[in-house]
Amino acid sequence: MPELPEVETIVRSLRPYLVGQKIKFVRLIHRPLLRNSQPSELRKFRGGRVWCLRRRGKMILLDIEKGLSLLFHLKMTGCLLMSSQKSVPYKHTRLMISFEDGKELRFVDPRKFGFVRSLKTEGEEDVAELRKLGPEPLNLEFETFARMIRQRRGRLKSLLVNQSFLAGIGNIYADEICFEAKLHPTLDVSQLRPGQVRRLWEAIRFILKRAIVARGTSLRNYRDGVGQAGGFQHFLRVYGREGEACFRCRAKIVRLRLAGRSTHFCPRCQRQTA
DNA sequence: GTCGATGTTATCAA
DNA sequence: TTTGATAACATCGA
Repeated sequence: MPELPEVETIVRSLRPYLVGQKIKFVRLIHRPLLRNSQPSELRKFRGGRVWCLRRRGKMILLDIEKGLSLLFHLKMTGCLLMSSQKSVPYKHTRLMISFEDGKELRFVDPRKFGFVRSLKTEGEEDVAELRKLGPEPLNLEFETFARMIRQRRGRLKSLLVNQSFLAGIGNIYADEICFEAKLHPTLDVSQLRPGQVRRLWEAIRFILKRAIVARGTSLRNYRDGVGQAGGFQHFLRVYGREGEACFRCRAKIVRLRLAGRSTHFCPRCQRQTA
């Protein structure tokens, strides 16, 4: 579910509620959520004051003043929701963090793919999930991007969703970025001309920024930190539009399966050999 | 009831 | 290095 724009929206919507709040306790409801880390780690967060909430790729970091952090990955269906301690938790609630003001942050994840782990704030580089992430696509100079892509080969879309290349792009936005750049998703990136690399870099920024402004894409489960749906589903130009007319040229949008993922593109605007 | 699909990604084999 | 298949799991819609 949540890619960079959704995770960014979640973080922004939660920040006003969380920063400065003091944690009363952390309740783990679904042990496997922690994967290999120990439930006892969570006790250290008791009494901690939230210093900062931030995003890295599709992950969320909650730092407390003691120098500890919680790392959340929402995977397909995870949600982080601000609630009242008095409200009845949703069915698939896996973890709850209660605060002194009576509020509670709840991790809800029907499919159980998501995870939470604790770490030392300064030890981010020791955490494999964070260490292997590529740069943030919105903080990336064109020259750096061009250099990175020159060292790669393989299909354009596969590279876009590769988190060690760029952090945060997933299936929906990869399709939208390829359409915006007028590039076929299966193009070999080593064959891209300089002008195409430029267009790609611009499309990445354009799509991600617009999606953040629209507060993410809500197709099914996705909600921000206060339960509000996003609006970018109204701006999707290829994703989920198989058989419908391309907004640019009226050709029918095609769907194919790339590495197990649905991939949508316009066969006329996005030529194999641009 | 069954089947196939879903926004993620680790892992394995080729 | 890259790719495709598979698995983790629950839900929804045809």
